[in-house]
Amino acid sequence: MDATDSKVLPQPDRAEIRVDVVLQALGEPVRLQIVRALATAPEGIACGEIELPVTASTRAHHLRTLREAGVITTHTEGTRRISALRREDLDKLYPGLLTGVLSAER
Amino acid sequence: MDATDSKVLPQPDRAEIRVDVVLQALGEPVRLQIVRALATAPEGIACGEIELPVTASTRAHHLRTLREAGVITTHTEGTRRISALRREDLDKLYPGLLTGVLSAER
DNA sequence: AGATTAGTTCGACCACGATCGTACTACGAT
DNA sequence: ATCGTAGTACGATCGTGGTCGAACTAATCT
Repeated sequence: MDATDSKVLPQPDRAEIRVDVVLQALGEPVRLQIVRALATAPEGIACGEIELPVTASTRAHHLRTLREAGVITTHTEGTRRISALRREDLDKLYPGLLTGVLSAER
Repeated sequence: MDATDSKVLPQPDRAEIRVDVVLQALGEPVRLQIVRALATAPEGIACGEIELPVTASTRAHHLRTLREAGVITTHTEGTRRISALRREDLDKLYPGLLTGVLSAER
């Protein structure tokens, strides 16, 4: 295969992102844990690398939810799927939100 | 009755507020609408004054959820219950979060 | 006291979503 | 080609929560 073979999974573009959907996506402990993990890796990491207290299928469900909400972006890289926070989009739409959430200790 | 007769309904104090609970509370359209309304009235307003597409009992349910999450504070004033955003607490805990949410157009 | 008004509480209903196991797809390596 | 690995899709289960109506509480007013 071509070395540039990398597809971005379907996601809403910035104008389609809705704040209540984003908040609902973030308001789930497992998903918040994922977001926190992604925040430490600006370039994104493979889904499986994040240790989570759920099975692989549940993890896939949460990643899909985050992606469809516009919180993360995911692209393929071989068999791996690399996810990353859509920091720029979120900061433009809701300046301060992500910072506030990530600064939380509890 | 005494003019100073005013009770604050039970609510978590700042240290007890949890970010996932706050996010989940905000991630519901009706509650977000309430929060937006309260944001325009720093001194608080009576629950019934906010026009909402739900019945009184559902409104009471949402106000309780917001209060127990630590998003709003409510005190009695005669038969009325005045609610207000806990702006200071939220800004201290999650600086930027409220600003980001309220700046959202959609 | 009785009536009115503001709001809550309770119980029921129903939809949504978090979870899991299993089956499946896609890519890479042997 | 076959096997292993990364991850998704589907179907089922089950708990949570948004909704309502009806009954209730508490304060105000006449």
